[in-house]
Amino acid sequence: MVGKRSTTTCCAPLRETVLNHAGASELAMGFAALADPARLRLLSLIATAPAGEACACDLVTPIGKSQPTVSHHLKILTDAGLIHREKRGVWAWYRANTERIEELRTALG
Amino acid sequence: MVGKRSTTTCCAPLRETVLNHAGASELAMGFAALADPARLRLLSLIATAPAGEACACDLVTPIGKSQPTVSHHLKILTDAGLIHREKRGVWAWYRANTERIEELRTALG
DNA sequence: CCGGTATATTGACGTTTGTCGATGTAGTGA
DNA sequence: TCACTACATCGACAAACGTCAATATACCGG
Repeated sequence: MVGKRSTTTCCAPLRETVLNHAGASELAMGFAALADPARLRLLSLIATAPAGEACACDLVTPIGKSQPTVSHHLKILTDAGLIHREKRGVWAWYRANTERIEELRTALG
Repeated sequence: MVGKRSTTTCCAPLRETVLNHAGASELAMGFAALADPARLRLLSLIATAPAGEACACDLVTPIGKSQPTVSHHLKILTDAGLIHREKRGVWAWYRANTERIEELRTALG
């Protein structure tokens, strides 16, 4: 259930109003991106990195999976709007998208 | 990646410390339970229900899926610790587990 | 005990996911 | 231009997932 996310600002806290189908799908995509240990650790590594950004080259080893697999997970996190990629030379630098994370956090409020 | 959850109190905010493997798995199970539109709507329906509890009999129609499917999703939410089931007579009453939801919310902080 | 109702479980199915090896693409330095 | 490195994409495969019809279980009112 992972896909590209829409541009809608999403969503009111779960406990305040009943989620409609559109909002539920939008949120589910976000949580699906978080529903894997490797991706959670990637997000954590990126969010805690010095200067708030991490090079993909430093992410493969700590995750303990193959380079294509890590690249795949980074793409899923990117498509879900949770991180942002910037290519600088040969390297890919990632930084956490705080607003999107906060969005999901708010939905659980 | 949905499974029964452990009893560990989980987890420090993603941005403060790098998640270890155990914490990541524990969190991933929680988010996996939220990674489906039907389950998000179920959780929302339950959390916003009067007196904080909802009868399973009132949940099938609004979800628009078959009764076994809804029962299946309720079981996943229950196993993930997000809701609590109480059987009263023929009916099953569900209420949101606020602490567990807060736990996941905290991890995104 | 019997028929009806509310839920859970089972079994089957097509689809999605996570993973890797192999390959493609694109910068870098000699 | 050529090798080397960093990263993305492709193709394949097993495992997990969402779904439903059919069936089982358990309670309730006669």
